Amino acid sequence: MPELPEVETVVRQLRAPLTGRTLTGARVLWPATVARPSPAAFRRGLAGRRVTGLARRGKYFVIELDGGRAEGDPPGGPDGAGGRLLVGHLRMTGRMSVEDDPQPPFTRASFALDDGRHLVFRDVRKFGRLALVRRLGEVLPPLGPEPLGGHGFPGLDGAWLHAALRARRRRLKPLLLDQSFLAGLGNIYVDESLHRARLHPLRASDRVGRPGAERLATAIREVLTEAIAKQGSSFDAFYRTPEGRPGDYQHEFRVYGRTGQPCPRCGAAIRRMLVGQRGTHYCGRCQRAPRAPAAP
DNA sequence: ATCCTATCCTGGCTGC
DNA sequence: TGCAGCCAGGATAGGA
Repeated sequence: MPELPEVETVVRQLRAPLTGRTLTGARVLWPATVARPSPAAFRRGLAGRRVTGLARRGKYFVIELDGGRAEGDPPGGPDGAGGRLLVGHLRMTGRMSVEDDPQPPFTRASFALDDGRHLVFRDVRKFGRLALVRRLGEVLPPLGPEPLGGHGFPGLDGAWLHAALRARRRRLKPLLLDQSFLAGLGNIYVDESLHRARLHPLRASDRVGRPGAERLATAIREVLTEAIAKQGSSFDAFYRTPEGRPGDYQHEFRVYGRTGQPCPRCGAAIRRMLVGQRGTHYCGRCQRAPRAPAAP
């Protein structure tokens, strides 16, 4: 599913075809896709805007638009400043790409560009969301730091992580999935990071020592960096890069989706269990179980 | 404070 | 072979 590396790949690959382009029109085919404002205001607010840049915060992508007038706006834009942000979340099956076809299968929203092509948002399961806002804070929930830095954050480091883990008392797996704790990790990269750090998914966060926190911080940075270099992970029919290719990081998985296969580190069979309703993959030998599993 | 469940969706898989 | 039923999975809301 699209997590930080997949969204980063989308942002990087959309920069070239989108930057400098003007949105000449917008279509919304599944109204629930537009989180805010209303679908009508969304369409109106985007028409005539030029893309000035793209960014990512956690699993959200951000398309930055200039203050070009939209129909009905006073000169300089609706607020005088005119800055606008098209913010989106791909959730599980969302895809964002520039296409010649304005409406490929499963298109939920489509934006005409001034070069005759179309920025297309596709989403089989309809969980993805788009929003048009002036400031990120209008639509983003509270998000933890960026593991690889950016948005004013340094990269994740062991000292900070150790303190943050001790300030909570939660099982590591759900805590690392919590976007308000750390932004960008999803089910795949949490499992991969915990395995690299040799930490059990049920370990209580406040019982991770400084060495464990250091290993975890390093593991998270490495896993995300390597996954970005491979353009993300594709293990089903869903995630594709904007260029239409599957990612390559699924070939590097050490535990995710490898139930029953040997752990690359110790050879023991990889196990799968449910933690907080999430499929969780781990090595029972080199990720030692906590003495008394945290919480009921 | 933390956990658990339901909800939103639908393609794909499982089992009969 | 056909089909009903189940499941995954990010985020969130509401209840325990």
